[in-house]
Amino acid sequence: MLRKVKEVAELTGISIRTLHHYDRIGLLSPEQVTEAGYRQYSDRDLETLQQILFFRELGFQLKRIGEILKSPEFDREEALLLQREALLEKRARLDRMIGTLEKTIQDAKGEIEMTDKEKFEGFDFTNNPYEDEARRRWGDEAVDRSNQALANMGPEGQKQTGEQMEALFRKLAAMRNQDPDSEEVQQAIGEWHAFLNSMGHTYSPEAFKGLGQLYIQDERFTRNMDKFGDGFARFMAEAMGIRSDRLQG
Amino acid sequence: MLRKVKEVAELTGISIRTLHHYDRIGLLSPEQVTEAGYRQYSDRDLETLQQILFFRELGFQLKRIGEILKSPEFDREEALLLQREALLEKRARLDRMIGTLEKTIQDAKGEIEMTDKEKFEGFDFTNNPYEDEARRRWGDEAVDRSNQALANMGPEGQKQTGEQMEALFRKLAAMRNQDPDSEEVQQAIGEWHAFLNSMGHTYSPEAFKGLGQLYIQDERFTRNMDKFGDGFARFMAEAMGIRSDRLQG
DNA sequence: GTTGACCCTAACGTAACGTCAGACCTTATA
DNA sequence: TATAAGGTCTGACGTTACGTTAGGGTCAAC
Repeated sequence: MLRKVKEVAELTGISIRTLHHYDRIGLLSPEQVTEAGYRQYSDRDLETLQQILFFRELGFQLKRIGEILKSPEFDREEALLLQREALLEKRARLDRMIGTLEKTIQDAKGEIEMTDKEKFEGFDFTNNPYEDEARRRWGDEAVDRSNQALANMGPEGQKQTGEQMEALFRKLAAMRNQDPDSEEVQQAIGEWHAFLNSMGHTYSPEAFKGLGQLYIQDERFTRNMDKFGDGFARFMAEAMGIRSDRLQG
Repeated sequence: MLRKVKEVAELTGISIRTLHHYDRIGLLSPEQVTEAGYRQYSDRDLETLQQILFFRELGFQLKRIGEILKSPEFDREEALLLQREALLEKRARLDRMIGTLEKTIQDAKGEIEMTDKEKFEGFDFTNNPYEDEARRRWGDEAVDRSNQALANMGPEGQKQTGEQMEALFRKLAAMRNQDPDSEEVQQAIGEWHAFLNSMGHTYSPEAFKGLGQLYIQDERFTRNMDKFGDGFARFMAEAMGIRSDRLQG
């Protein structure tokens, strides 16, 4: 089912301009566009939009939201759980503020005395606390750089890159029961290495091997990779290790 | 007790730049400034700042906050009570969002089904709901215009105007036991009328009388006026009515 | 009397849209 | 089938609430 801007705006309570804006900055581009250029939002788009709004409510910048959503480690279910935690924390903060307010009311009536510090409890919101957690989960500097490279190529390039990557993964996944040391596999892994390098990463052999290890050490990576096929993460880790060793002699 | 910017910033959790900003736009100017231009915030300033932060938390624009704080009908205790209501409502909204999130988590697992509308419950935040209430309390168009006039004259002018108004009120309050029909009182009321007109109001005799009625019909006005002396509001209403009648008759 | 922590203004930058303007698209109805 | 009403598009400039240097004065301590 496809929806036009107005419908989405009414459904979600955000403005049409906001949808335009999110499209422009590449945060949420509708899955389809008509001949005439009318945006058509799919159900998947709505899901993404919901994610965006949750993150926005938590005080994330749109740029950061985009990075998170596009991060290879991103996992929707995990995000939802983390967001729940964060929202609960936000509610706790709000409760502290309400407490402060109630104390202030009594203070104004002269019923109690408040210290200056107490008068501002709950306000301290120093550069959102959830960011730390989010960074731990979905973004270290390496990922940031990768996203930077993606961002630099604009929306069209991004889409292409994403497709390219997926195609490569599918190709590799199809080989996951072969010997990772075989020429065919090593050839494909070379392509993967080249692809990463082309994105501005410049992975040294060691780093390339390390990345492979990450695929099996970090279960979030593992889960995501294994969507391409059971044991794909492990297969990649092995193949990447072999390539690294070969390159280093 | 006077505090420098850094201290205030640390106490409240807002940045120094924000304090500078609030000073610049005339939202919160420190009660004192040293020779060298160092800002010195008093306890009263902190109280005001707390008010500002509460309103800000509720999504008010700084400009609007300034208008409210400077509105003649503004009453701190009442504001605190209203803010409590608003914060509770905000928490309720947050609860709805958390509910939505939890449902979404179950939906993602396939445990339940959600309608599209449900997926966005709690987000709808159409131009803050508290504004309505605040407008009912502290600002109709007339007040807005008055504040507009005030704003137009810049911070220095504002201060002067405020002082001028206070001086006039004190003068009138001192006469509140005299006959409102007396020449002395009518003379002073004339000054008050002229003062209002000079602020861009152009009060017709009827409007001037109406304003006087407002002083006794709206208890918030009454309370504020009576701070200048018991029965001051009523006295003003009578004197203003008499002036109006004289002008028309 | 100089160092380091703190303060100032001025001015430009940024994020996330709001708000037109001018033009094209779609659809219900006469 | 024409046409009016309502939706949508892309610029492009405006706005709010600060962040971020840059360049320079102030104050207390050693």
